[in-house]
Amino acid sequence: MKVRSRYAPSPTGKMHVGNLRTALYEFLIAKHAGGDFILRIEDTDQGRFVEGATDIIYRTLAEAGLVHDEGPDKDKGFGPYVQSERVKSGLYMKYAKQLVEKGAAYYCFCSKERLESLTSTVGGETITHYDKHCLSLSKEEVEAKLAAGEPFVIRQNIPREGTTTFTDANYGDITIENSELDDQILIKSDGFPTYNFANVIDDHLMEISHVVRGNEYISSTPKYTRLYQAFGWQEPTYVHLPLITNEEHQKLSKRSGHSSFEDLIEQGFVAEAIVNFVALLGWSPADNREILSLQELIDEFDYTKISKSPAVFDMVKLRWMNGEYLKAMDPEKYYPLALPYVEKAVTRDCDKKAIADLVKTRIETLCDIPDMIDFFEALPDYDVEMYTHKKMKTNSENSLETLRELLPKLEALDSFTMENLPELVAKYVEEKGIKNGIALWPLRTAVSGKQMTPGGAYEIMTILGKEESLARIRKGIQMLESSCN
RNA sequence: GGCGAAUUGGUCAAGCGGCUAAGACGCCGCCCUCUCACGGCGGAAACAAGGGUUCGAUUCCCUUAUUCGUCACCA
Repeated sequence: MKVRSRYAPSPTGKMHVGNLRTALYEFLIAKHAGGDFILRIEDTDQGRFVEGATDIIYRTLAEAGLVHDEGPDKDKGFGPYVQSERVKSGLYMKYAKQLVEKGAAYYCFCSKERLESLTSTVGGETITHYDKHCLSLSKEEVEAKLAAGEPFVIRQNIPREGTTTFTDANYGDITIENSELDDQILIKSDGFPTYNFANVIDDHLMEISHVVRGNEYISSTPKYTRLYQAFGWQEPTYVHLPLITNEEHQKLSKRSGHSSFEDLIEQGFVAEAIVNFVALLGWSPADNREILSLQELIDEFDYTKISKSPAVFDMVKLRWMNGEYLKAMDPEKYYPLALPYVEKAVTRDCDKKAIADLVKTRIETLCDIPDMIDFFEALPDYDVEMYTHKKMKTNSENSLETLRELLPKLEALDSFTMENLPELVAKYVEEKGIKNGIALWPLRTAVSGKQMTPGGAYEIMTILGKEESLARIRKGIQMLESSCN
């Protein structure tokens, strides 16, 4: 049987990282087995539909590299792939009625008020357990109510006795008492199927072999099992995933700031790193590698090796991983990503690519760039004390001496390059018999006005150009002169 | 509250009856070095608790604790 997995999101907003991982695992299961990855839009809740949310799903999947083989935009004969469109054909209602025929489901005409009288409060939560009131309606009574146009729902008929067992590829067999299961609604009063029902029907009709979903569905899975059994259909392989939490071991919320793929991109992370990181939240390859491309993930992925316990989404480690991706990235790919951030801080005419290069091994996210390079734009106000560095063995006096002696030599250069600058300074250092740091520390300080900079004096001066560099050095000499007197 | 699941260093995570209990992030130290970073080397740091089973339990069973999930005309 061909492996067919599906990602079935509800278009309600940005793509949560938990959903991203679900989609990724679905994708990996399919691709690892040479199967198909299907995208299905589950928009059965008209009230929660968010305009544009479907576009976000398409865009996110594309950016993450999770290319679907079938979906609303690629019908391979199992369409439509949007549930609201499927509703129109009366398909869900047809299957619901089949269940009614079999006695596995029944019409319910209970009013909201009656339902509310059935609720009880336990541990601060209000819970409802339907009492099968309408199950006792005779066929004639049902027909009469239907004919009278009374609003109705169709509920699943679950016996009060016995147990139901399903098998999860990850958690093994899970058995639940039928009495714990509510007679859930299959068809809502607006004629739409509930998620739980539409899911079963569509997975079967689309011949889905593997269903990956969050842990929170485990308790309702026995209801699915009963549905499959009532229809006489074969159940797919279930793969339930442990929760992803924040540092406080709480569910990731929008407030965490990093709950969605989009948020992370905005925070300067690259798609590949996010995918890589998310893949490792709950799974690890046999050889324990940590940096894996999408193709390597496909090759290595084994859904039977998924962790059962929740994982904390560790931003610190994501930052590290993102840094690894940035460092290893091809220049052609890196520049378009980095340049906009360089230009946020530096508008003057200079080699922006050289600045991007400087910063490449020093950043963890693209957003780190601007703060690191602002001194290229304008020399910041700095303290003369900065020239004094005990490890470099520099102080105001010898710094002033260095700058004064180097200035005319630098002025004599036609232009500054990564060749002539080191050559000139090396010669000077040798003649004076001093250590590199004695000359380079004051130079770098004068030219940057900063304690720490990406790159050294040569790189900075080359980018700044002769004129600006000399102006900054003269400024430094001035500052040192007035402090020495 | 019922039901279900989980529990290896701060975090991710190997382990699947016998190991000095991997590795990674982070942290600390050293080296490299014109600063910062990169890179290299080293260090501190863990099997929730109690009972069994067994010659032997991190690994199997039970109990307890803790955490999480779930009990909708939401997915």
